[in-house]
Amino acid sequence: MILSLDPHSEVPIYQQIRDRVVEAVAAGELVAGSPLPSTRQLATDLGINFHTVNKSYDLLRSEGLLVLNRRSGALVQRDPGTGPPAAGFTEQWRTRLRTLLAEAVAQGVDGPAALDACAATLASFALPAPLAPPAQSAQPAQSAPAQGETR
Amino acid sequence: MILSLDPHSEVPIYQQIRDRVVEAVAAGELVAGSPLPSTRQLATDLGINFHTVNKSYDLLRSEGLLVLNRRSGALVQRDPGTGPPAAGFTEQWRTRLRTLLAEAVAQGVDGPAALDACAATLASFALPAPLAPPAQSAQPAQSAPAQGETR
Amino acid sequence: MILSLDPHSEVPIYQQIRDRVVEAVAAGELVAGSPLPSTRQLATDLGINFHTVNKSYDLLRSEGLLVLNRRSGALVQRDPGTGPPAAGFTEQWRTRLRTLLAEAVAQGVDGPAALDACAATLASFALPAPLAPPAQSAQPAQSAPAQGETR
Amino acid sequence: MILSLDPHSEVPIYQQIRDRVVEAVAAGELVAGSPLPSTRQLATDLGINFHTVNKSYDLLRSEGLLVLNRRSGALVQRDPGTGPPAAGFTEQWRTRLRTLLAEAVAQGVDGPAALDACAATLASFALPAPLAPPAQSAQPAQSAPAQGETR
DNA sequence: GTGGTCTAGACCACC
DNA sequence: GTGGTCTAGACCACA
Repeated sequence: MILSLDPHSEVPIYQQIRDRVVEAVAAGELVAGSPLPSTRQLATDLGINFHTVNKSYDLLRSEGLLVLNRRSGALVQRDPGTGPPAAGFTEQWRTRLRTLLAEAVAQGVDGPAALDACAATLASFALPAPLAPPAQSAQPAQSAPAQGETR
Repeated sequence: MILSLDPHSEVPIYQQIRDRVVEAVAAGELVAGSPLPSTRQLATDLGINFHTVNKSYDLLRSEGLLVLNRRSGALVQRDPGTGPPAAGFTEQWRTRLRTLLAEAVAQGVDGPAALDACAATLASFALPAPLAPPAQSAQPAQSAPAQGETR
Repeated sequence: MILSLDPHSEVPIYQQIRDRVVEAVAAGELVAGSPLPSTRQLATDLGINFHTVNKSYDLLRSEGLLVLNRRSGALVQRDPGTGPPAAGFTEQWRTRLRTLLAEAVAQGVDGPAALDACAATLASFALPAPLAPPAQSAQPAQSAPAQGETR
Repeated sequence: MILSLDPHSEVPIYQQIRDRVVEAVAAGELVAGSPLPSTRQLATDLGINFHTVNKSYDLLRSEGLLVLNRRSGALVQRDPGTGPPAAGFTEQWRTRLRTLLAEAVAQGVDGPAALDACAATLASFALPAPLAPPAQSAQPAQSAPAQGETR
């Protein structure tokens, strides 16, 4: 679990951590049962306050992606494509998607180009194969990770 | 220009206003030259302080979507699909897109469904649809220069 | 970071602050990573309202010169001569330059004298000069992509 | 005297008029004694309020570029390169020049390129020849006038 | 402690 | 009438 933060980003650190975990789950790099580092461990690794990591994990738990307990630490709970999205999630997600796409269109990205970007990103999630089969992944990870979140 | 806000939302009011305007521009409901209500007018209509509207308009101006002056009030400056996405815009937009799509995938939306959502949203922008006849135009895609802003 | 304002000037206070910062960046007194005083700190130092400083910093951020966040405060983002002048910047800058030079010529400054003034000012930016030794560097000339054009 | 305004510019109309006149004087298109249209005439030509033109002329008069009287209307008073700049002009002009150049440098324009721009602009003022001698002017008038002023 | 948001009221510049 | 500037005070989110 490599996790790089941008300390100068406008995106809160706890949000950046959360975003990276979500992306790792979507990409299949983290699957149900995968352990995450302890809050204190990750905090020292990243050179940040452990309360911040705590907040990230708590957020992920509230989104149903993590289970936390004293014994086993933090474990990923969901796999990509598993189960139905929680009630109400889809609507608010679509709203945010609409805003994000509108932004691109308004700035001059044309429709097909925007759709291509969506397809490419989704494709990068589709065939992850963490470390089980040989994995014939065509174009796995986008480069340039930074300051995510749609706000 | 109907514009509804959620006063309880996490997202700041000025941001919500900005988002609605961006969507309206993307959807072609607002085109270059379209006037927006005056800051004070919109503020009273929405029951908020005029400084908040001011901030929205200022943000939109910095994104190159609005021109403001004391004579003609606030006017939309860009058309959807017009001009090049300003340098640097595309990268940070893709990062945000990746995070947003990851969120859906992680929550159990499968790839094709997510892509459908993107396509549907983009299609809803493709139609000009101010209130003229249906018009089957596939995609606008002007050429034209511009003068964006990376923010 | 000494910063003197003229409260009786026509130019808004927030604009004066912004101008001083821009000049300091151009002169190399502020480089990427340099911290600026906190908004409230600078406000009390200058005897003005913190919202006014806020607006200055916000403007500088929108110009890509500053990054702001709750952790590290305000940090300079660009170095002089670094990166490309954003699309559209050069044209509107040239227009303003033309007006300013015309003003001098119309007031009786002759061409060579005006050009000398430009050269002298630019030379004063060329020296890094934070407060290290004199350093006889003639001109820095970073990478800087094209954009020449005499029109 | 063609004089095009941008009604959507952020620059006040009276300022735009003033800027165009200053540039015409610098370029030698207007010389001492040249008449300007009457305020009412110019106002109707431009489709604006005559008070606005009045303000422009008044500003130009206060800058010593125009003389106004009831009989002869508005007459240009100065030639480019004529006489010394009024006391105090040079200092405040240099301040504005410094700010303008700093802006370019901070945005990534390198020193030589900026100086070239200055030289080119000044050269365009140098050889005007309004309509007296045959005029061998190589490149008299810039095109694209718009939204001037250094603020 | 930092920056960010929202409210509020005053005054100014422009047209 | 419009937008713009400045002041002021309150509260929140982040670290």
